Amino acid sequence: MDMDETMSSAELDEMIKALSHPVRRDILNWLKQPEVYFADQEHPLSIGVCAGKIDQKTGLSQSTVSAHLATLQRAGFISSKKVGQWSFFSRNEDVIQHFLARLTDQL
Amino acid sequence: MDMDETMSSAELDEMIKALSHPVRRDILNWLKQPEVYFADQEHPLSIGVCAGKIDQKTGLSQSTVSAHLATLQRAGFISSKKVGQWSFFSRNEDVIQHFLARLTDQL
DNA sequence: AATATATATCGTAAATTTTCGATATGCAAC
DNA sequence: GTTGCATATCGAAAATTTACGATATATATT
Repeated sequence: MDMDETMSSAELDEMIKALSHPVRRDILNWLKQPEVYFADQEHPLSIGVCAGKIDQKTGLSQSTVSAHLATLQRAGFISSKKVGQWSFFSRNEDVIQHFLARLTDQL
Repeated sequence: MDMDETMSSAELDEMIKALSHPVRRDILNWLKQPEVYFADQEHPLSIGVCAGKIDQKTGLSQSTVSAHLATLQRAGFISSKKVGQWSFFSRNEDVIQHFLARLTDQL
């Protein structure tokens, strides 16, 4: 009954590639403590962090950051919730933990 | 007195990039159990695994594999010992463990 | 010395990734 | 419905990575 929650090697590959860009690791880190890095957000941080705020922090263009966020999301590290015209991003802690466990024993 | 054995963020970046290619992860894995994957090696496996044996296993060209091995070595994951005309590669288990620990709390 | 073998390095072509500006889409306010 | 704002997607240029064959280097054998 699919109790086994192991990721395929293709998924692992996608995840490692997602981590292989410093800006994407930065984003993941910022999302770890939104109250530290995004204290100025009007909307409650509990929903997640607004894409625009992340754009600002990176200094990269809106479209580039949008692509980075999509990469992180495809890898499963983050999710987005759409509220009105905004997208709010937050970490999937379980996926991250699972990834680390998998990497630890596959490496 | 430099008790702190923490890697810089540039080093971490180099290490993650080194892992971001499936062939390099394969190599690291093969080197984990040389007796399983390189049972046919004439020289004692305790010295490490001969570059040529790794070439064969990947199916890639000699020069390409040499470059992959250099990448893994620059990242610190493996070391090489030169004996005669051969280069023998082996894992740096301590570095790998240290990397995993660092990644686990930085991610 | 000449030859053979193992590996590293060089130059380069192909593939992939990163980035941007422009545009499209979707929602909100007027 | 038009205007404004937030985000996603598109198309293309630039940068980086991967791969190869050719060559260099170094050791071993004859």
